[in-house]
Amino acid sequence: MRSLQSIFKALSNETRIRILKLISQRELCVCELMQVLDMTQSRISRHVNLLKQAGLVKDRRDGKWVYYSIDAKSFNPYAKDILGLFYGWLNNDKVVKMDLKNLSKAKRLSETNICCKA
Amino acid sequence: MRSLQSIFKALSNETRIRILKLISQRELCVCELMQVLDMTQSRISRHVNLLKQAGLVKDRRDGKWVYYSIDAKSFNPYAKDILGLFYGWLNNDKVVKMDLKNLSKAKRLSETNICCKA
DNA sequence: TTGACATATCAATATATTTTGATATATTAA
DNA sequence: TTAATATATCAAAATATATTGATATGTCAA
Repeated sequence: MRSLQSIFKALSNETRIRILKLISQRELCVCELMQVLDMTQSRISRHVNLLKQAGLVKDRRDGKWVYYSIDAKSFNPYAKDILGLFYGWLNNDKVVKMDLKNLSKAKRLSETNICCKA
Repeated sequence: MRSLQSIFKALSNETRIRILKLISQRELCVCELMQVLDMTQSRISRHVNLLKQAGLVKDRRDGKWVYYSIDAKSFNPYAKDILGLFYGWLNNDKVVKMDLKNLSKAKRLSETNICCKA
């Protein structure tokens, strides 16, 4: 019950839905999400952490950066079920489309390691 | 986005998950849910209404009673996806099992129309 | 019509979640 | 070691959601 509820809680927030949609494109660091979503670092970090606790995403540290990606082998059995559907959802959503567009711009910055300025 | 979020919001609450699991057994009135869940009428009514607004359940009035059931032809396209998985979820959950057990007792009362005492 | 019953809604309070800004931790490079 | 960068965490304030008890609505039967 708790693990199912944690998935629903995690996805009951628009910011986290947007983050999960972005991460389902490719591995992303917090600073990339900051650029795309135009939100503060602490805000993104908190939301990404809730997705992680629900078992929807996992993280990997690479030097200064922490990369987040979809956790296909989640400890949470419900995560797999939901993620299976999630890929097919919101692909025509206005906000999501704009986010994906902005993600392609953010990409360049992270590649040159000029990621965050704050 | 909003319709997807409303599904997740609706199911981010344990009481509503329990209610949906009960309703997925058969059509139920608020007073039956009151007995099974041992919660006040206004509390049940509110939660059931949130499930309805999300498109997960529909209602039908029959005299004094309003019966709630799964909305298989929901206006909300995401409802179908989630409901499809939902039937397979929580079937071994301790709380859910107890609820289903209590539902079988509550059944008799509603059949004789001695439903609520409050 | 009145009274009883099932449900819905409302206003107030209680509780939970989100956001912000500040500070802490971890890593790297000078 | 120090400075810079990326991320995490914390406490306070803002916002949202849940619960309760009272009242309103709708239906039926006397």
